[in-house]
Amino acid sequence: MGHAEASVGGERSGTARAQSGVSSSSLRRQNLSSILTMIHMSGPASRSEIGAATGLARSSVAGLVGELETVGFLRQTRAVPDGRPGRPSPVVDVQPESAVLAFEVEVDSLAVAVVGLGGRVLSQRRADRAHDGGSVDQTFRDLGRLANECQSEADHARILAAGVAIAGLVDHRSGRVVSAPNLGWEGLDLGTEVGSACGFDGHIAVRNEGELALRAESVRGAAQGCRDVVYLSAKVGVGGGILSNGHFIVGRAGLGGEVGHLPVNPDGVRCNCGALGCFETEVGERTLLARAGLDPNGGRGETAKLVARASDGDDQALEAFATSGRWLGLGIVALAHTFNPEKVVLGGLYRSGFAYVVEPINEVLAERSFPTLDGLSIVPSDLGDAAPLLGAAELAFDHVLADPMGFASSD
Amino acid sequence: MGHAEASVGGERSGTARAQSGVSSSSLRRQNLSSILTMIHMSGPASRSEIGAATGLARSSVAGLVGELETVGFLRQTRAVPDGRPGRPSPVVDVQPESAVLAFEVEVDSLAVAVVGLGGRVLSQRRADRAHDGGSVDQTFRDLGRLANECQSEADHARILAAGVAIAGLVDHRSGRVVSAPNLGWEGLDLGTEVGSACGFDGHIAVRNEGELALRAESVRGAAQGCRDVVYLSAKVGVGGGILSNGHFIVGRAGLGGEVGHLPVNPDGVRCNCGALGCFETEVGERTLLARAGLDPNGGRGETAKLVARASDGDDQALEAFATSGRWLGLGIVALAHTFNPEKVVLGGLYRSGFAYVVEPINEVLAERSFPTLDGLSIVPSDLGDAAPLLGAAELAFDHVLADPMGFASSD
DNA sequence: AGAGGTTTGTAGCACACATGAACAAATATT
DNA sequence: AATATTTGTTCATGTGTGCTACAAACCTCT
Repeated sequence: MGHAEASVGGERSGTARAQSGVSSSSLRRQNLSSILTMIHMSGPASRSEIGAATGLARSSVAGLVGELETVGFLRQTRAVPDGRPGRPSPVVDVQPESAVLAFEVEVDSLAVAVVGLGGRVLSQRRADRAHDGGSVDQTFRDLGRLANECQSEADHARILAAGVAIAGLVDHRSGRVVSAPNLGWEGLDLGTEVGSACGFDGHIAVRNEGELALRAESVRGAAQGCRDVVYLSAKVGVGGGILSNGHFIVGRAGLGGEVGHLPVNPDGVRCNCGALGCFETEVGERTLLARAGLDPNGGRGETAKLVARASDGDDQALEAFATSGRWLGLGIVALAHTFNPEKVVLGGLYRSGFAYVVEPINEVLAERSFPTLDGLSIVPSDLGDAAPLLGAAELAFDHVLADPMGFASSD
Repeated sequence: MGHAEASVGGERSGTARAQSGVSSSSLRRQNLSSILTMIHMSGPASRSEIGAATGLARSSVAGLVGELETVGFLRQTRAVPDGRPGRPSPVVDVQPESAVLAFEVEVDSLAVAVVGLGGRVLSQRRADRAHDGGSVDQTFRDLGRLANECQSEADHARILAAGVAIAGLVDHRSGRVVSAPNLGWEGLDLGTEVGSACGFDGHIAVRNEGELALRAESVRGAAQGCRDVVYLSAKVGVGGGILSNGHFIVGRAGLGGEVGHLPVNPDGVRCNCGALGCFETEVGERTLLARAGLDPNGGRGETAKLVARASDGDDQALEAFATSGRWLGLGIVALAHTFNPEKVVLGGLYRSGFAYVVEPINEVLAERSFPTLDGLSIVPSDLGDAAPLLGAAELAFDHVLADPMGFASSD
């Protein structure tokens, strides 16, 4: 529950004070937010359940739900007897027509989706992206086209906000891409560009795909209900996201959770970041393929082959996974000591190869008996490749959920 | 500046729902908390400044400040003309008689202080602790005695809450010491023990000294006003604390920020945690002394000698610091990639030797040009050895500041 | 020295919101 | 069919903040 971060904390910076004083209106905003967030995250609930969960009085819940229904976020279905005594309570559910636009910019693909409240995907499109990337303009034209197709398919949806996942570093205070080496982008105002590409003029939030994949996993995936989670995903690069006590680690310039360049092996290979033995060089796709005797730059085809070989019991493939698993374990140890998480979720390459890395990882953990590692479980990603896109949707929803009436329709 | 964390988030766990609904009374609690927190953190302010900072109306501020004055937290001094036009606003300041008890349990010393609102130290006592530790009972007898002396000296103080800093791992949900190897403690219910030792039956919070030192630095020290800070302190062990977006990293069981056992050197020395090349073994006191050709177990005397030699330009001492500095830099890189902090504050050994490690650290950072490292500044601790004790006081104040009326006096 | 402008404190009223009690409605149980 | 239980609805109530006058205290300009 509850990582609808207070928008105040994240947005303001510098001189402007916190404006920490609250008045009656923010009280109602908070209660509307609580109820809508609860239904969005946990699914339909009866009005009495809402009351129990929030601690609000019956009459208050009625008023709040009624308002959220009027503006198109919730709907109430007729009460159905459930076998228990007492008058049945109407069931409250989302109106999935209230939706957001989600974008994903990967190295080799682009994706757009319209996602309704409650997390239902109303429409979705994915397109390949040329490996050389093509021009930046071409990318935005493609995104705009995909967005139009998605909106046509989900033509009854009302778009409230938008979120963008990108394989690169984002200063999310400004929405600017600080650096996306694998895309060849730098200093791009991605939010604005995406907005004009698809003709959406509402709020567009931009984040790193690692954080967004974790967002998705923590709302509807492998880390559901967890407040302390580390997410690691290896493709060409190694990305990640961190949820600590229900808050996403963002950092001063929004560059937190960049675990790809953790130094794990001072004697390792030189990374293009200038250092030796980065996490990325030890456990990334290229190194893994090279260890298995496959083409390091082979991309999806080669990784599929690698997984197939491991599944067939090929020793070299299994050993390659095991070696990566041990380095992965070392990185996990570092992260576990700093965050003391409940779970580590593995995505990308190590989701497909989860069976072949989980034991080496657990061996590394077992070698070190330290309280921060107690009860730590390593699990594979639940949502897989869909995670960043779904996370972008959840990011967009965060703004809506934090202040529903700010996005209310007039009808 | 707002790391009076909402007590709700930290305390509840498991099945009990968030009770996210809020009512008028919590509204007032929040506003009282905002004002008191502001004065406690930032010092005296005029009533109109309070209004500007919180966004509350003049009449609301008057009522809130009046209530906080009645119950003994604030006081208003007569308005003084300041040269600007308009009626002068009364200056609001804390009543330092409202105070907390702060405890510190170090390997070689014990300390107690009475600290008033606003951070004024009203009384303070420190005593050596036998290196073998003596019996646990003896430690608590000593703490009780020091506490009594402190309370006698500050006899007009009204103790509201207490905080304990300990050189060990604490599950702060329960207040239990999970493991304090350097003290030889395990599974001790420290909060309860300290309470009965000094006859205080209010709320006693217990945390690791690293987090608490950072708390102090972030409120009144080298990291004042920063929302993203990493604190590293090396003594015998290496401890630390992390503040990310204004929230202290605590982890699932409260064991977050345990940076001492970050793996930095797979070819390093074996650590008593079972691993090779922990941060602690590479940059801790013993290794540093050994590198300088001094007695690794010499304690304070030897470290003082080391600093003196470095100050005299002794090559071996300087080289020892430089080597540690490079490993320190590597650890800082790891932490900076994950947190993207604004500052890294160095305490303990590397505060005294700051001048001799800062350059090697910055060289390591410079070798890696990565956006997460941009603008990162390495600074020495401001509060030094006093930090953990002052941080324990701030921890205790957190509870008071979050709900002032819950600690109100009747007079 | 006095008038006018500016900022702030104070008091009273208005407004927004959540609450709780009382009653009605819908279901299960006996 | 009667009773118990749970919930929706309505309305009066209480709490808390905001706003508008008006008074007080200060500065500046003439």
